[in-house]
Amino acid sequence: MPGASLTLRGIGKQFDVSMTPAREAVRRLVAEGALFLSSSGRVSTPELSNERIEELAALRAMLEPELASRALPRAHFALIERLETINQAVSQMVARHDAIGYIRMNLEFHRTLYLRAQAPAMLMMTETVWLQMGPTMRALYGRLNRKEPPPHHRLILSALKAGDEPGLRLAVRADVTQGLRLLRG
Amino acid sequence: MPGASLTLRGIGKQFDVSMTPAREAVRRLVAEGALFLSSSGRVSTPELSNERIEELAALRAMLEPELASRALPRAHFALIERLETINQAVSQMVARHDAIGYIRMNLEFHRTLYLRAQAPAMLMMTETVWLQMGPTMRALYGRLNRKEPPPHHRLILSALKAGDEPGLRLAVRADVTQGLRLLRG
DNA sequence: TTGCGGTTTTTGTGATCACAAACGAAGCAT
DNA sequence: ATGCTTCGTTTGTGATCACAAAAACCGCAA
Repeated sequence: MPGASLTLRGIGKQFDVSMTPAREAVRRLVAEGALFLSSSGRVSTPELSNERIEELAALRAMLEPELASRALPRAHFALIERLETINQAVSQMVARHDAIGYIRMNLEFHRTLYLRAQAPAMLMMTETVWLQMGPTMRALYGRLNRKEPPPHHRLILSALKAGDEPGLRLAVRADVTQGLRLLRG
Repeated sequence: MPGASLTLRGIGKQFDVSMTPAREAVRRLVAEGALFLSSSGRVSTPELSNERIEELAALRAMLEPELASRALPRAHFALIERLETINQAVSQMVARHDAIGYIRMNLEFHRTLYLRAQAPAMLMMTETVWLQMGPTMRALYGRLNRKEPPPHHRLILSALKAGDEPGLRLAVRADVTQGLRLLRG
């Protein structure tokens, strides 16, 4: 949960290692912005302000349409088929109210598409943004129980099939910003 | 230099600490993409391929105009004056062929502007991109000896003074992509 | 009940060590 | 000369420890 605090010894015990590897993992996640490091060295999951959430949404809205656009020329039928399979899994997660599974599958959908962009640095930055929103997304998607799968995924898929680059950019941007609109407290 | 290898014990000795803090610092820089971690755990500065350089340039071209645009409404005279001072320092570095000082001052110019954007996550991603290009920039700017200060800084300053948002975006994008065009080997 | 000292426990930090894997150099064979 | 093997050295990893700072706890007083 956002704001939950972590201890090196606790993590170490949880994974049956000493403090040293736990420390490394934690500090890496801090460097990526996925965990918050207090001035006294204590570590906790971040509680994002509304401004921060909107900033991260703006980053996604810049990065992800570009990744999708770069993936478009390389998106052959096998990829689109795989995306449709993942999208069905997303719908299943919505149906069974599995918030964590929903987030996982939703990001899997996006990552599978973006991998085709052959832009590793861009993809890594995008995943860093996702990581920063992780605890917040989990808390809020768990709270509200949706009935419908994300509507823009179908738009993304049809734009991919049609080779419609502006439409794809729009669909991705809409998917990203619509999902994040729910997080505004 | 790009490709130079680093050892934990070496860094520790250099800064009069043990391996432990050296390891943490190195792993953080690896997480940020500033250092390269081989599969065997060895660490070195990265050697960027041309594709990677263009990708990082594309990231700068997306992020930095947005940051400048967000800073524009808050850019008062004191800030512009400070930017002009920094820009003079940039020119001095060019004049005395100080590649490191030039890179430092050039980024200082950009960071000073972007700080006004009140967008810490965006600024951090941008600085991460800078960090990834660090060794490569240093190697290449040291090699070629320029005579002229960066021409687009003046354009940025006049767009700031005029409150010209599209012009500012264009000037920033041009400054970023022009600087990076020199790095294409 | 609430606020405040003082004590105890928890927690991160940095150092050191043993160990295994990877590297590099030297020697040998072709 | 070149490629391969071998052996000594370097290097990262994870564990453990001492220490200091911070947090949590407890009891007491207003």
